Amino acid sequence: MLRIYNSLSRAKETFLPIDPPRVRMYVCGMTVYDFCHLGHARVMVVFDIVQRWLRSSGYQLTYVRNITDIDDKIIRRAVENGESISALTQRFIDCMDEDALALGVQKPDNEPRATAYVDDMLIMIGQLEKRGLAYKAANGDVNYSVRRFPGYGKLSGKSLDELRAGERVGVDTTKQDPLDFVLWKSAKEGEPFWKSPWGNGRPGWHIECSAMGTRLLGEQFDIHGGGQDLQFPHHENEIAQAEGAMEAGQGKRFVNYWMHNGFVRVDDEKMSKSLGNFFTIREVLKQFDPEVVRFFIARAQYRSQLNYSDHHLRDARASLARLYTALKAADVSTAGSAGTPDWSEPHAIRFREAMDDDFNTSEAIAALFDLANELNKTRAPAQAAQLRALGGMLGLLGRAPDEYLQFVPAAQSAENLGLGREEINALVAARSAAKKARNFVESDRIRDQLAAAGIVLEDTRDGTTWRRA
RNA sequence: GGCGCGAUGGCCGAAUGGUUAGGCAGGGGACUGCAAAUCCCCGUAUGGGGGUUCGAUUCCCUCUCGCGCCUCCA
Repeated sequence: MLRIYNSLSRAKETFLPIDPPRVRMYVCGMTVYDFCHLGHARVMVVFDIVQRWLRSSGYQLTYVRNITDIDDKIIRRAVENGESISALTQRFIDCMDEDALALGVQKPDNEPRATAYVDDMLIMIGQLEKRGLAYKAANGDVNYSVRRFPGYGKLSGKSLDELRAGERVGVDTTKQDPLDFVLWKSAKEGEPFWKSPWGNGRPGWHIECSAMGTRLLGEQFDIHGGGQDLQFPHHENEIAQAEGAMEAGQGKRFVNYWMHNGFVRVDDEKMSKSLGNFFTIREVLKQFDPEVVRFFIARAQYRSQLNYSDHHLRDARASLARLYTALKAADVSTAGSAGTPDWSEPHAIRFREAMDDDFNTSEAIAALFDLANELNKTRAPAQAAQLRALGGMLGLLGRAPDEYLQFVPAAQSAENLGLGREEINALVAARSAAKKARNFVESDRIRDQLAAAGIVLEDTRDGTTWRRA
């Protein structure tokens, strides 16, 4: 039985879908005006793991992750670049897809772009206006009147009076209440706009997700995810919009389970674009195997904070090498053919219990290491297959071991003293010959030469293999 | 200022009212020509102070420290 920590109740709850075995999940995706950073990588990987686990648990999942392709920053960036908005957003959507692919993130079932759902947003704004929850301000913007929505603050645990609006933000005097947020922004000179009953303009950010979510998944759905920073105000506003737009008196819940992943941090500070301390995914992938990045994310509980540093990624790389080393010793033939785990086997039982406990990937991975330890002793192909299959549940261990163990990051390829695979193999063969002739001075010389190039040799009964240090 | 989260060994990171996962790093042994890998064995941890309890790292209170949200943010 799957249990999920629900941000709404701040407790783990048994997961009961609205319409089993169907499950509908929406995750807030990216605003596409720049490259994705590691914070984005975490959202994508975390919910990719959630997605995989729901499906492998037998649920028929519909997974939606949106793309925000119209907003202030996009407009500004396009102007700066002298580039059209659509060219800019398409360019970064392509980059995002590349990054996601590298990290082993499967495509969601639907990736709606905000600009394609403006009609739905307008309908929802109209419903809100009809129910007295929206009003047009003096500056032409249409705002949401938070004081008129009784449940406002239930997700973030904030009360309107506690929010003390204006403390950190200049108060917008056209709003009835400083906490009111914009649903429809009236068009400014030179900005893209859509026609609406309230005049030309474009949607506010929050309405996008409510409109796309309800349009694609229904008025109510099971899971809504995103980064912790979206809990307030974004998700709070989504609830206010979606529930506020429902038929009066329904009292239905927009979303039953809210999931928020913790931040990625750098030097104990949140990694974010506004702080400027972010590392883009592609930057990191010049230094590290993408599977290392995925493993780094997966080995921590998704709600915890995750500190990024080269040291931690190197630690993750060494750790994952242990699993691949075990696979290599036992079996290389099952690469890429991760099958279904044998769920009756003890490690799989432990793995499943861990995953069912709010996606406890740390504990699930611990089961993988215990299995690897046994595999190192037995070398049994069935255990190797089981290790691969369980790793596959997390999107890990899908490659041939040598592909991982001999991986050279782009940033290091130039520093490898010009040693290509053929030269390495030739040196390994030369060393083996010297070793066989018991010329250990020569064989050790070659081994030292390779070590200087970052290559470690391993002698086995079947011959010598190599890996990257 | 308001609200919330957190503090576990050298590092990372789970869990738990009684024996504290797993990984990295480290020490010893086996194996090896020597190594590497692997196997076996082994240190060091629950921030401070109260309380509840037979027993607290776990529950409660408090203090200290750190972080997050209260503006755009994954």
